[in-house]
Amino acid sequence: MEKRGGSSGGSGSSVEAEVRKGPWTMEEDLILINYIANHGDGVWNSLAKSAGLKRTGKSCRLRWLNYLRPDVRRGNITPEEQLIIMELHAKWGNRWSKIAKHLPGRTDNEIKNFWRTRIQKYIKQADVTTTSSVGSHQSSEINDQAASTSSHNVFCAQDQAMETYSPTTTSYQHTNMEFNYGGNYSAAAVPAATTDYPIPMTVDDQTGENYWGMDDIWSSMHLLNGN
DNA sequence: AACTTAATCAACCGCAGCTAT
DNA sequence: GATAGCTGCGGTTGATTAAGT
Repeated sequence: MEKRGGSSGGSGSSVEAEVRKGPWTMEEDLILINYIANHGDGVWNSLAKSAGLKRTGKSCRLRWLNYLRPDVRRGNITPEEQLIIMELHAKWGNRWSKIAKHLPGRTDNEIKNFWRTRIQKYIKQADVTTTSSVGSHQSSEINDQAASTSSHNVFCAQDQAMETYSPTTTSYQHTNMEFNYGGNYSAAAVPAATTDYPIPMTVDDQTGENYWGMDDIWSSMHLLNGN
């Protein structure tokens, strides 16, 4: 028995080696990117071992798919994408990966987060206003399925309000295709990364802050490979 | 300036399904 | 058919940052 979860999951594919958890460091990212560039992805458990990462295969897969893949687009979900998300969610419910397949470059995790943090919140607010006027609806708790079935009505009825929460007007911490290590990595991880990896940084025009973009990461990887 | 609350996102966990043995 | 391993999915949580008081 015990074929589920445990063996493959975060909790221990092996006993002998300690498994790292928590935020990925830049070093780990580079190792993973480098390894996949040379060997391809898949067979994540053995990949994690072969690459020398103290991570579960599951964790490596997640990191790659949600963050490191070169074609991942992050932040700034467009109104068109919002519309697609809402339509597909109304059709399929919480089938995030299925929905993500229709949004090139978007991950199921990002869509899920987007739904839960923006749309659900919005529906919740809309629900409060409608129920307060209608009266007897006591559920302030938003259930996903209810959200999906009501979303069409809610959004069709309140397009204007949608505009106000649209990510195009909502500031994102992360801009497209770049990840700001100062912002995304634990404080402990950053100094080591900055000293250990002399990777050219991109300078933000507006803030003047330095950050590593995806391009920087990839170019540094090529350097490491001697390309 | 200090503190609190809200918002956002990355990552973990558990479960289910598939495939190989 | 039973078992074991792996992958993928969806839900949830913790950390960090931003906004408000």
